Amino acid sequence: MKALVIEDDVNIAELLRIYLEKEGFEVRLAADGEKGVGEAKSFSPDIVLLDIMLPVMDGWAVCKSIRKISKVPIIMLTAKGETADKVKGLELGADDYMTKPFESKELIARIRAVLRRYGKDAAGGRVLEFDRLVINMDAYELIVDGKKIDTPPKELELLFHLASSPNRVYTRNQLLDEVWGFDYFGDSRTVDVHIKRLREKLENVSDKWTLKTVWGVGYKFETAGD
Amino acid sequence: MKALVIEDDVNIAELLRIYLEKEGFEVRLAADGEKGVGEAKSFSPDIVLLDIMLPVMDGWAVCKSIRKISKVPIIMLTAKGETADKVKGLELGADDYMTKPFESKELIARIRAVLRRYGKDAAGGRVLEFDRLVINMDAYELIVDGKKIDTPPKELELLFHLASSPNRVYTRNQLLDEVWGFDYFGDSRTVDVHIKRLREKLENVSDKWTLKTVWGVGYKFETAGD
DNA sequence: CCATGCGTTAACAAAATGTAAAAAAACGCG
DNA sequence: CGCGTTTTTTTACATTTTGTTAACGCATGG
Repeated sequence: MKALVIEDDVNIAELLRIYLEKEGFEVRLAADGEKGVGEAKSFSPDIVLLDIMLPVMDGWAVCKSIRKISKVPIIMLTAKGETADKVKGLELGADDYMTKPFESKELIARIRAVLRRYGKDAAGGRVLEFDRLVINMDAYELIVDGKKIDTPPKELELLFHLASSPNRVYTRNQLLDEVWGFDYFGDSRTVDVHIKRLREKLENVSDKWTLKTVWGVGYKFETAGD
Repeated sequence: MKALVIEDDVNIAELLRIYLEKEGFEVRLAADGEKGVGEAKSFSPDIVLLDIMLPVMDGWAVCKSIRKISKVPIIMLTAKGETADKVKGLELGADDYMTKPFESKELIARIRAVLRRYGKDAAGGRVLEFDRLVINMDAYELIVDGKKIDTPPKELELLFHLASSPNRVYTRNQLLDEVWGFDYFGDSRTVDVHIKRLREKLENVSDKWTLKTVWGVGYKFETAGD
């Protein structure tokens, strides 16, 4: 799965590269619009991330040019507050729209969503199923016995993260970094509270899995069969 | 599996060496940035731990230099409170971030996580198996005949440590240093109590191994067949 | 048979977690 | 923009679990 990033700010471009490579993408960077269009031809990416503010040829023009030669999904990147541009971008053939500064999770989620619309999803890990339980991060839904359970986003993200690697222990700080974000600065007891609320929602659902405390270490999503 | 530590404070560097060697890493230390970059080339480590505050060339510069020549995973080490720097570090190509003072558990967990992302996880080392017994430090589980035995962390860590080097004798003070931590000051009889409780849990499980007292010296995890 | 080291137990202290409720922040809506 | 609502975070306290110490008696070795 290949991703092309068209972005003149090196720091942001490299940050995107890190996020994407962690997700298993092969990444190529282009620092201006012309190069970007060129790479769109020769590299034939599966997805394009395109900054609006570019030197020489702006994002809109690049978007138009790429659309002439390819149906590759395009996600536009823009500075905060320019909401009006959204419509313009979508008219020109962009598939989604993201505001800087963005979070890795958000970005990845959108990329997955766009790719799915194109039927190209990368071996999706966005939906997990366990006995009587479904965690669907595409719809942000928690489902028990086919019945939706109203769950706030953070709780769901935490559960999803733990359930992504069953039986593996995560420390509170790990969870804060990986679910809340690297730059989050807060009390690690916050995790406890979310765990408690998840347990309330999930108690007595199944004996094949459970949210377990590993005393002195952290939490894990424990499965029986494994 | 090789680890490079770039850190000017000798105490911290040596502490890291102990932690890492305990986990089976081959460790090399570099006291400043230049040497660090040099070692990154010649030693070709599997992971780099990099302090931000370094004399001559600071951590950011070192990170950048290493990134030019290698894709080796880098974990940045920093003093507490400098949260903003997290983003900077990640932009420059670091893979994770740790705040001093750190705990051995946390550090090891993060290293494992980063290596896992790179698909290089040292599978060996975290899970030990002996006749009818499994010690799994990823899940913090002690398993006898496929059945989990509830075990407090310290006990499990002690057992794991002893079983990591079967038939090797450890003195109580060694165990206190290596399991409890070099900065622990307490009665060495504490070890006895933990050993006793482990023996309770493990008695009559197998005749192929045993927790043996070496009179006047300490303890060892003795195996028969080996 | 004495001095020392070890096993064992129980009680205590310390640390980590569970829980509930309040405060703060984010969100949706008119 | 201000309001009420929901979500998230913090705080404080109760509870549980674990770690440590101290005491006593047995085992070991000289």
